[in-house]
Amino acid sequence: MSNGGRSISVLNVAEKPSVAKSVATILSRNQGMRVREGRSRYNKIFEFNYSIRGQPCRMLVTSVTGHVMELDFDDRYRKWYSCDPAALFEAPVRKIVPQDKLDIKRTLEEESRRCQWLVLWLDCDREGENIAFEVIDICTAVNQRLTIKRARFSALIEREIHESVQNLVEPNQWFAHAVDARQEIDLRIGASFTRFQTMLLRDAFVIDSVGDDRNLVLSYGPCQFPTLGFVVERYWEVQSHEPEEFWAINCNHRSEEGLATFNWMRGHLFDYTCAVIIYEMCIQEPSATVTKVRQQEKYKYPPHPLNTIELEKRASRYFRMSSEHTMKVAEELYQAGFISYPRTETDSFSARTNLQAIVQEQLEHPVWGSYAQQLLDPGSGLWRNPSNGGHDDKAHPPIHPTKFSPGENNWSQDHHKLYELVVRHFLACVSQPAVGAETTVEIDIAGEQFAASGRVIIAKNYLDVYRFESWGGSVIPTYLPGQQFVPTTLTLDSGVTRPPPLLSEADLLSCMDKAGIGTDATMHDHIKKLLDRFYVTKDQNTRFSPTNLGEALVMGYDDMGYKLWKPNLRSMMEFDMKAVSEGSKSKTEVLQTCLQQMKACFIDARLNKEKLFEAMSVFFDRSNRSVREDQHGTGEVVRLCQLCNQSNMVLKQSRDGNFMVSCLGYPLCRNVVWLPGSVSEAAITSSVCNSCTPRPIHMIQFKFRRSEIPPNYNVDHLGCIGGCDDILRQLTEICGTGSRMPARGRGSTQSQSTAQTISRQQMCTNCRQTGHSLGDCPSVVSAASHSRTRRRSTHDGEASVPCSTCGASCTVRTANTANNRGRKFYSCQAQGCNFFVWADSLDSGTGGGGRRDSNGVSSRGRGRGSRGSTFVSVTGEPVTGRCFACGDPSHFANACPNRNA
DNA sequence: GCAAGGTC
Repeated sequence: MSNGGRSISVLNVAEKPSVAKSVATILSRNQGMRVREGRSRYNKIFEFNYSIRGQPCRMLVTSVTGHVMELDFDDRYRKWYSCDPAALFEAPVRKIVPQDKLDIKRTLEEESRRCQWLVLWLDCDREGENIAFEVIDICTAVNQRLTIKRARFSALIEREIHESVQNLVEPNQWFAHAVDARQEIDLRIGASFTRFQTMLLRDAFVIDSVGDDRNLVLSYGPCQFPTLGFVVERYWEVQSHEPEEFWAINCNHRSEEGLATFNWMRGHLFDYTCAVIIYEMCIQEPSATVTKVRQQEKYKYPPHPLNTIELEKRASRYFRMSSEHTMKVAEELYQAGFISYPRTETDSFSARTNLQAIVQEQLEHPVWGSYAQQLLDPGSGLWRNPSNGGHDDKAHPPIHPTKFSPGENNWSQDHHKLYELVVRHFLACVSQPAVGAETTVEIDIAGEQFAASGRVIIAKNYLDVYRFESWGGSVIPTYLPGQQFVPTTLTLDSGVTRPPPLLSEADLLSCMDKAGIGTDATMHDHIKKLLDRFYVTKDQNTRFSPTNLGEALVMGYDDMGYKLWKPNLRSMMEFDMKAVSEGSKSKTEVLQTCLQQMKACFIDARLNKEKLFEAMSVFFDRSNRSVREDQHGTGEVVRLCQLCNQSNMVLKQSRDGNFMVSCLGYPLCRNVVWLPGSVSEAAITSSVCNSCTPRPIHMIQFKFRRSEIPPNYNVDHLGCIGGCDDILRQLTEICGTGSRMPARGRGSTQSQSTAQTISRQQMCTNCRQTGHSLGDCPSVVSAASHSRTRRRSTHDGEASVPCSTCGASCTVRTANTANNRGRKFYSCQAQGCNFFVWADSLDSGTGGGGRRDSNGVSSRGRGRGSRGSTFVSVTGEPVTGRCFACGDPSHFANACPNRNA
């Protein structure tokens, strides 16, 4: 290695300026180091002398800022209308240095010209290895005689760095290839699908919810779409939840020492009769016997050391800060030297970290300084070595404070909050867990088991400093085994199951983390992208709902049968990338198979684009141009329009193949009857219906697609649209229609014509068909089991009754649970409001102010036998059951006026 | 105008 003692020049390149500085400081031992500017203002050059395995070296240490190059298509394919999007799966691509990286490139060129060696100090992960090859490409282009070496290090600490420079290795081509493949796949899939769906849908619909929709980009990406999928999936779960009533026996015992609440160990039962029988047994023999008293010491452990995802989740939970904003503030705190590098997967400290020194720095803080003092006092016993979260990216330590600050003048509230979180989290990590004494008492009443528990906190420990967490505890009276007592109350209470909550930002990050969508440094970007693209909205509680646009896109691909919105695609790609990085698959092989599959998928999606149209039509109006183009032929007359009484209604087929009978008075009259989606042919006959009026209403000869209707229906059918035809109605219900319903509530509807408003009033407000009203709607009466139908009917739901909790509107739906199958109920559509009421309880009420009172006990009591006077509590008071939510005995929880309070 | 990944 020696060249006769002559010094050689070595260009060292790190991934970011901070690493260049650390490496230079460590290697130079901070002696004789010179700093000079490079072409780029962020990336300085450090110079000093060093010796590698006896070879004297003039070391130049500089940096890049992440990737220097990006992948893009050749110019010919860059313009959106330059080619068929499918061609983007094969179009030539190349790596280019973007404008804002040109000065970094120039520094590398200039410095490498006069060096003999190039040592790569990029982060030791796949992306880092790929950046290393970008640097190699740039440097060897101007100096082909460079000797190229890779430094492998797992932490920026002295021993590691010195060891690594004395044991330089070869760069890992496999790692870099894995990233090359990832980049190319992301680009080709992203660009092709984005162009395809944007060009297809943007002009075809009035996407009024986004303001000016002319420049709208409907992007598709292998990370953003699965993220959207998580939001939509949960939203659907909430929408399709059908509340189910359940029953529980609760027992209270008040003594001189206080109150104990005993919970039924069966939890709750959905079978009312069964619950009543057990309850009656308890009431008849109400004496309770203590069967078990257990006392245990319990611990609540401090969190693991902080990594990026956890920082984002906690800042969202504790401060409602968006993950994107959190990372911006964290970056600023890092740049100013107050916290360590904020983009890290690592959640365990290396054994070599001097944790005490980090605590030491915080001693003078006015609020938590005294806690830090206690931590360092061996006598306090508060210290505990931090737990190991099991993740290590081998590049950065967990996020921790690096400099003391009582708060800086130029800090915003959020800087204060985030710094405080990082410090308190660190102090908590090196603290003992909280200790509690838990008492559990089990009793037996007539063979039924009940349990109560209480907790006393013995030592708060880390909870003293980690104010964001708490550990509730309540004291219960003392009980002895074998002791007997008579409960103060023993009640049969009702409750209803609730839907899961919408996804919070913390939930969403967890979903992404679990499925491997994005990296710690990019997850917040994907979430922000969904907001920027108008695919999702976030409410004040950081909970996400899809917009009509976001839901329509997912629905469209879902209806095609594609799981493009599921995380599987990314997981498969990730699996392949791993194979490439391990050398078990070649980059070419992975690119070839993956792109081939994705292209087939793309072609197929394009063939099935009607599914996207249909889904979009659920939420958005077709733009005028498209609608007119879409309906060809003037059609034959079926009847006189019963809405405007002026024009005829004619049979038409839309471009996407669906049949309808619509008024020729359009756009003044928008009366339309959509026919089942399973109709393949429809022709007007000269026969006239005998029962429907005003005559004549011509019968239509239908042909249905066999595969789309149940076996007990005929493919051929002579039908009538006047309202008498049950078969037509049933098939409409089963198959759905090709109808295009206007956007619901969220967007502006002010531009609708008067004619449309009038015609809407005469349609069924549930399914938008004419010929029947809401009460007779076939899709309400049946329990729709087909998920898409059900989803649609949810969206279709028109304001039917005002919600008595929040004043918004309720839609009518049908329960599909064991006890209430087929029973209609109204549920509130407002976000966050879970109000619902059974429709039959409204029917039986006297209307007006009497409605709410009749929701509960009385109407159900009539239905199932009188329940009101059967039970008597042990204290002699009559028990009729009570509301699970507020305790009021006048109603049950499903009718509770305060249930959302 | 399109992706996701680095980082400032």
